[in-house]
Amino acid sequence: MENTKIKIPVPELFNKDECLWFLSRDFDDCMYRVYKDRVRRAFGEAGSIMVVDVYMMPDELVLEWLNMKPCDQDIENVIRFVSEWFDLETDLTQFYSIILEDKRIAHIAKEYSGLRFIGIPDLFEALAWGIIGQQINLSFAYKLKRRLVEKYGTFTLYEDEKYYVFPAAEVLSEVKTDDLRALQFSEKKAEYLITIAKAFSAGTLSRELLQNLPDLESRIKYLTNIRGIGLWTANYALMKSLKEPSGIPHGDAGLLNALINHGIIEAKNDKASIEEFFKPFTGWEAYLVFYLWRTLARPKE
DNA sequence: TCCCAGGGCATCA
DNA sequence: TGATGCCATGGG
Repeated sequence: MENTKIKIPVPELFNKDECLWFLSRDFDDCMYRVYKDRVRRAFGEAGSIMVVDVYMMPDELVLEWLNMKPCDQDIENVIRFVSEWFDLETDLTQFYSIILEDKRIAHIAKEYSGLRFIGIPDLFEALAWGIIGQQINLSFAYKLKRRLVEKYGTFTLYEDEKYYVFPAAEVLSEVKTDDLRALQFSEKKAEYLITIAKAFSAGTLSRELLQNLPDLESRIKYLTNIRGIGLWTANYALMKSLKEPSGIPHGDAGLLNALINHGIIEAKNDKASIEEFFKPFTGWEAYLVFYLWRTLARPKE
């Protein structure tokens, strides 16, 4: 029996190599595996986990279901997920023209042309990842995430490899802080993570709930009222998951370093210069941050 | 050893 | 509102 394959068109400014490179950059992400021209990961939830290859072609993506034959709903769900994951709906033309107006960063429009904003479509995962990543170096953060996913996530086996889906909020809401301390989470980080798991599980926090709020400011306010979610985490999750275009993770260590590297600020507390720098990028702030993060990575080989 | 890392919170003025 | 100290642990 032939595997199911579905083609998805990509936008005009789409650079498959940049996107694949970002996925496989310096870190070991446990949610997918990257190969030369494709990325393989699990979709769905416990009980019906699909393993799908996403082939990155210059002018289209090809989805191939490896372990099962999907129904129409499965196909629709994966297409939507992939579209959000690689931000396939945004026209980047205006973004690049604004970048070119600022000589300090003009190079990023050319060097990374066609790099899409790589998202985290699942809001719970985005918030959990934000909390995990607070104030620790990224390689350690990825280790913590792997321990969490391998202990509490669900997997399916394909060709002797495990493909995990992120732990459900219902599962993590039952976990105790000592369980996470054993994975080397700090006491507070464990407490924050369990708190948001309980909020999702109880329905007091959800994607729909945030989307029904009128604007970015009210979404940030809603999120930062939750213990463990500050300004940085709220903005990070909103930009990575809800594709909030104007999200800026204020105070982000990497962002500040990128701004220093580009001569935009000299001191990390120079809020006025940062605000001035972002001014022309209304509606593109999140993309700009994402591209500035890109400048921090080691050069491509 | 020291400083930093994709922060957040409590405390204090 | 803003500054300061603390938490917690790996990496350079």
